[in-house]
Amino acid sequence: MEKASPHAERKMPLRKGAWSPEEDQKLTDYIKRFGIWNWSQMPEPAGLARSGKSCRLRWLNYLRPGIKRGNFSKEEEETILKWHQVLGNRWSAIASKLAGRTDNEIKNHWHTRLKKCFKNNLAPTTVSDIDVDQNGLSGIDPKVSDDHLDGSLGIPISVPHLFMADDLSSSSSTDPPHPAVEKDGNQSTEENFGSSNAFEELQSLWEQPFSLEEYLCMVETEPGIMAPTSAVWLQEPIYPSISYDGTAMGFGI
DNA sequence: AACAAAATCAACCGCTGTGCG
DNA sequence: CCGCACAGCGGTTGATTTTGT
Repeated sequence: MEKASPHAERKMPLRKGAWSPEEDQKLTDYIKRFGIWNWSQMPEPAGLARSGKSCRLRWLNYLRPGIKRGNFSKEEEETILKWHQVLGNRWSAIASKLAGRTDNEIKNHWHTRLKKCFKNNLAPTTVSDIDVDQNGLSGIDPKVSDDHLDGSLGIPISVPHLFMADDLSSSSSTDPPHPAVEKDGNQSTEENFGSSNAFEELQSLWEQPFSLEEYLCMVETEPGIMAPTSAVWLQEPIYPSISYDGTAMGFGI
C-alpha cells in the first residue's frame, strides 16, 4: 500500500494509462538535466501529472538508456530459462543477467511462453528451439522451480556458464552497454556471492554439468553453501545509481 | 470482410524492504 | 525501537494487436 505523502497531494488529478510522447520527452529531459533524486517529488517539477511510481516504471522499463527492444534471441531465452530454474520468479534478478532487458519484459515473455506451454502441453522449447532434457525437474521443490511449471521443463544446467561474467553482456556487440556494466566494469562474478569462499566452493562443485535436481539437493545438504536465492547473493546492482547530472547514465552532458 | 479468440505488452496495484529521523 | 517515506518487486489487469475462422 503506497502511503500518502505530503508531496502526493496534487492539484491536478494524476494521469493514468499509456504515456504520450510528450510525457516521455518531459521525463527524459528532466532526468537528463537533474538526474533522479526522488521519484515521488519529481513529477511536479518535471511537469508531469503522473505518480512517482508511474514515472519510475516508465523510466526503468522504457526510457532508460540501454533498453533493448524487440524479440528475445535464442541466447536470451536460454539465459532466462536457466536463471529461472535457479532464481524462480525473481524477475529483477533474472533481468540483471540480460543486458538491456527489464524485469517486466522478461516476466511478460515468460508468462506468454508458459501459456503456450500449458495450451499445448509442451515444454517451452517449442517456442524457442532450445535443446531441453525432459528428465530434469520431477520432484523439485515448487518453491524453487516455478509453481506454474508442469515439471516438463528439465534443464541440465551447466553452471559454470551461468556464472560467467559475460552473462552481463551476452548481447551482441552492437548493443548499447548495460548500465550496470557501464558503471562498474569490474563487477565480478564473485560479487554475486556473500563471500569469495562460497563462490569458489560453488564454482568447484559446478565445474561439472549437473541437473537442477542435483543442485537443489546440494544446497539442502550443504549448509555452508549459500543458495543463490538468498538475499546476500542477490545483492548486486541492477541499475546504476544515477548522479544528479546524469553522467552515470551515459548521457555525457 | 467481419468477427472472435488468442497473444502480447504496457501499466497499475499492493506488498515488502530499507533508510532515516 | 518506532513510524514514516520511499524504492523496488512481483502479480495482475486491461488495452491493443495479431491470428484464426
